[in-house]
Amino acid sequence: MAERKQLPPEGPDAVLRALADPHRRQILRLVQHAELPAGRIAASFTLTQQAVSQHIGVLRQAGLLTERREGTRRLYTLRHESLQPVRDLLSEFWPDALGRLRQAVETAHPRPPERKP
Amino acid sequence: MAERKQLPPEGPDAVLRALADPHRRQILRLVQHAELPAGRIAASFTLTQQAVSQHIGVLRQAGLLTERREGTRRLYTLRHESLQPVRDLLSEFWPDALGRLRQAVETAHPRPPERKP
DNA sequence: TAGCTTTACAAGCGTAAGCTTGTACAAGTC
DNA sequence: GACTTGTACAAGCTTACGCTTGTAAAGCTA
Repeated sequence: MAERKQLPPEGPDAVLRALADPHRRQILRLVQHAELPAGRIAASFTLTQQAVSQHIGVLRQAGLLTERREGTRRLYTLRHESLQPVRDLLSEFWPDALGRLRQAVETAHPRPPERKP
Repeated sequence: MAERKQLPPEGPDAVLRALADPHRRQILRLVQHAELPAGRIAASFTLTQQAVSQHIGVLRQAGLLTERREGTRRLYTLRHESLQPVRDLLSEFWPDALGRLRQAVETAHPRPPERKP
């Protein structure tokens, strides 16, 4: 059997951990609408290029970024869907935050069979 | 001047970091509806009482728990509002997750002045 | 080919996180 | 008072994190 020393966290852990750093949130802000190369991302920090590359790695491993290679450059952009664990967490622990809205919607549209079986 | 060596993280960082641990999320599940004493929380883990106490400390410092003392016991419960940073983050990076619902609501109720000034 | 650009990989350092054991302290019970 | 219960504080250990410097690899360009 393979000895797994310490494989990276998965699921909600990875996403939440990745988001718990201000530098990384700033990176997400940069790429949430535009697709940017690593270099341009790094240029907007006072950190070294390598440090930013590591942050990008964390975000990528958490599934928060998509990578597209173009020549020597790597272009990154936010994968919104990967925030699903955050949404789930919110709806679990603060149902009002989403639920009140949902309820209002369902009240307004009295046929809500919009749920998967 | 006071020397601040490394004061604990504040705002979104503290909340997200606190939530990024499965043990702590489990604690929140336990106290999200019921107010429980530290001992009963600790009893549902295989960790030591002290370890759980430390997790509670992290959650408390992040503002996620309220503490009420009753005799020698300390009763904890979830402070839902403290999840606001998570909600903010979600609405910043995944506006659809909340916004689509909001939009539907506003379409259905064409005058929604339900916002604080 | 050589040289340049863009980016990641690697090693090392200091600090923080998460855990354990040991202890202290406050509040009830006898 | 002495004992028990409920809980936090403290020290110490191991591992992870965030950063730096150094280097290598992949792709352009001349």
